[in-house]
Amino acid sequence: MPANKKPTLKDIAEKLNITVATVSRALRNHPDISQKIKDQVKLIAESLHYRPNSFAVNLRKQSSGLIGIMLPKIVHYYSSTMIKGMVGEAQKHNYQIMICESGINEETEKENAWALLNSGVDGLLVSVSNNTFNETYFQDIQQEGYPIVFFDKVPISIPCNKISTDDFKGGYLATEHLIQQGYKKIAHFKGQAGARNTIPRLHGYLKALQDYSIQVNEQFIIDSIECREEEGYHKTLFLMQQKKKPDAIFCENDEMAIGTIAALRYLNVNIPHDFGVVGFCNMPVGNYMQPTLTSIAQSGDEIGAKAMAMLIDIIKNPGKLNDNISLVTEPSLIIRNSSLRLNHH
Amino acid sequence: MPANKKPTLKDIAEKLNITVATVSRALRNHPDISQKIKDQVKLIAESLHYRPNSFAVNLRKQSSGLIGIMLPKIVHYYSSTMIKGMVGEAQKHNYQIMICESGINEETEKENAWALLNSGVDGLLVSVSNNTFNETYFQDIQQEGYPIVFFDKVPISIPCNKISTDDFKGGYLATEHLIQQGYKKIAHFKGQAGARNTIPRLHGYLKALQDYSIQVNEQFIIDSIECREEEGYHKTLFLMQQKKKPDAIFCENDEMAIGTIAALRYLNVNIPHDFGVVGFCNMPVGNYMQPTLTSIAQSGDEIGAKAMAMLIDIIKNPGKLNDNISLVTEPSLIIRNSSLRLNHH
DNA sequence: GTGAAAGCGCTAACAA
DNA sequence: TTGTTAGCGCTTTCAC
Repeated sequence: MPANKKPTLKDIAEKLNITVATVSRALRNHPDISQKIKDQVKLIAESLHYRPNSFAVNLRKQSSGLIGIMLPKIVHYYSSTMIKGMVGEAQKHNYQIMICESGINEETEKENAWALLNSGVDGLLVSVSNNTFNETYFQDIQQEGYPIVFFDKVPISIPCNKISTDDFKGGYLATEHLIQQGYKKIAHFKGQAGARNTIPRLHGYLKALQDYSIQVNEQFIIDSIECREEEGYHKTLFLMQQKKKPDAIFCENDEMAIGTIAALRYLNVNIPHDFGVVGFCNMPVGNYMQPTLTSIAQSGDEIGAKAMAMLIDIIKNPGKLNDNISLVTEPSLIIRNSSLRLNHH
Repeated sequence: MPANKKPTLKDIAEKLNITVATVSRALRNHPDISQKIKDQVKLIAESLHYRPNSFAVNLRKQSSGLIGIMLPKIVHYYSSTMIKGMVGEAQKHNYQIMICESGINEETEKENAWALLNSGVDGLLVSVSNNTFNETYFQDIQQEGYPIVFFDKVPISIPCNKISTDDFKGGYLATEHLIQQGYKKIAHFKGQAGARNTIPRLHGYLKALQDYSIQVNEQFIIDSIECREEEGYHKTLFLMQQKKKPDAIFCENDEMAIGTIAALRYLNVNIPHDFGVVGFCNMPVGNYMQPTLTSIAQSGDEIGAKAMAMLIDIIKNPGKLNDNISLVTEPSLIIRNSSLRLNHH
């Protein structure tokens, strides 16, 4: 601050000719202190606009009341809902939140994680970046004793505390629904190559096909890069130019599904009569599209809140540091018009 | 941390029989220190996994390298883009970010602002909540010498450093476009009552009508509460039940526009032939709707980055604290099919 | 009930 | 080139 230095305990103490220790105790309502002193101290503190210096408090307590959150993408509906859940839970326990994007590659993710830690957070909430293949640096963090909980995109190769959606089940539900609606040639737009939930969703898809004795067609399993509307659009056009066309697509997310629907509209394909589409994420806009979009709903709010609760629990009970608790939440199928061909068949 | 306490400068110093001061200097490559000591110190530091204790560093420096961000809504496309811009700019300058939602009312916003400040942020980036009517508490923050920059939804009654979109122009562009496309009875779904950009957008709308000599119809200016798809849907149904129906709507945001389009579809109204719709925000999904959505684009990324740059500049040059710089960015009209009736007329 | 003193871990002015 | 010392602002034992 420029001219006007911030008031400290010392300033208050000098005004009252008492010591900083007394002031400190008075402000925190220590039972030893007389009501008279308390009143005086609080009055002066108020008039000076005294606020405890958090740097000093943190240094004494060796904790900051700060939680670091690192995730691959902030600009994303589902991320936002998880963050919202975290914020809500954190506020209940008087924690503040620091958010950070993982960045473009494994190296930046690592740097950002440490930047957060070095900023003095009491713990870390991490959704693993799609670009991270080597998960061992998370173990370094764990071994240095930092509380860390993974959410949504959780590590696959190391033991850890984590919470995620049952992506396998999500993939299964989506695919099974399409099968039950009578679609026979169901394609799948996979998630990004490195994303932790890509494979489980794919496996759910494959398992459903298997359970219903539908032959897997490798041509119908499509890799995705960006997983945005545009890619859904173009990959759908591509698929529909092939000799063997699908009659349904289970998309890794709603954005791709929206692009898919736009492409099918361009091709004058009748949805859902001749083609079914299911997304993943259940974005609000799905309700207002033409047709409305069937999707798998994950409760981001719930995952966020539970991840935060787990982390705070660990921070307050360091004994639980290596419990490696694993929570899984259930996705649910939200059926709308993009896949519901009712009594057609 | 449980058993294993974190290593400190002292630990390194003892291993080498030197003082902590030397260790401190060696680690920061102070020119006075011999290369030999530097090498030894760094080796030990490395092997001990030494990391500077940020609490102590902050206390010494009276700064944290943290920026606090407070805004009304995290789960929101436009918010996300602004945050992304901020994160990018902050990383350039080695600042970390703390994010916080304003909360449900003026009181919680105030509390959250102070919580951020009390967590030791070096400065604050604030988008004013829709529920905040009394802006004087921001002045308290300013008067205590905290650097603060407002973005997007900026205070209207107090001098401050700020950056926002030219919402008046946005409203004007949207309305003028509808007029030029031949729509005559243009309604407006206003933004939330307390939102700082509601009035400018409304005024832009009114000015455009005036410039083109179109009579204002008060029945066509609709208050909004939530400003989500659902509200756009229902308010459109309501409007279309009236005797005097509009033939176009300029919506405060894309979500409402999406709801509006869904309602018009339900009513079998031909867009854009018989009805024009313009949104605000230019969400990606607008490109993939049926019809595609005309919207006003604001560069959230740019606003976020510039706000952050301004704040960091002020933090580094406290003399600029009360410069009350005001930056305005230009919105642009993105014409798509929801309002483009070409050579119809 | 209040004061004195130590210390959290680090940096920097001053000495040597 | 390195050591000594003081101090950032706060909390907490231990005296009195």
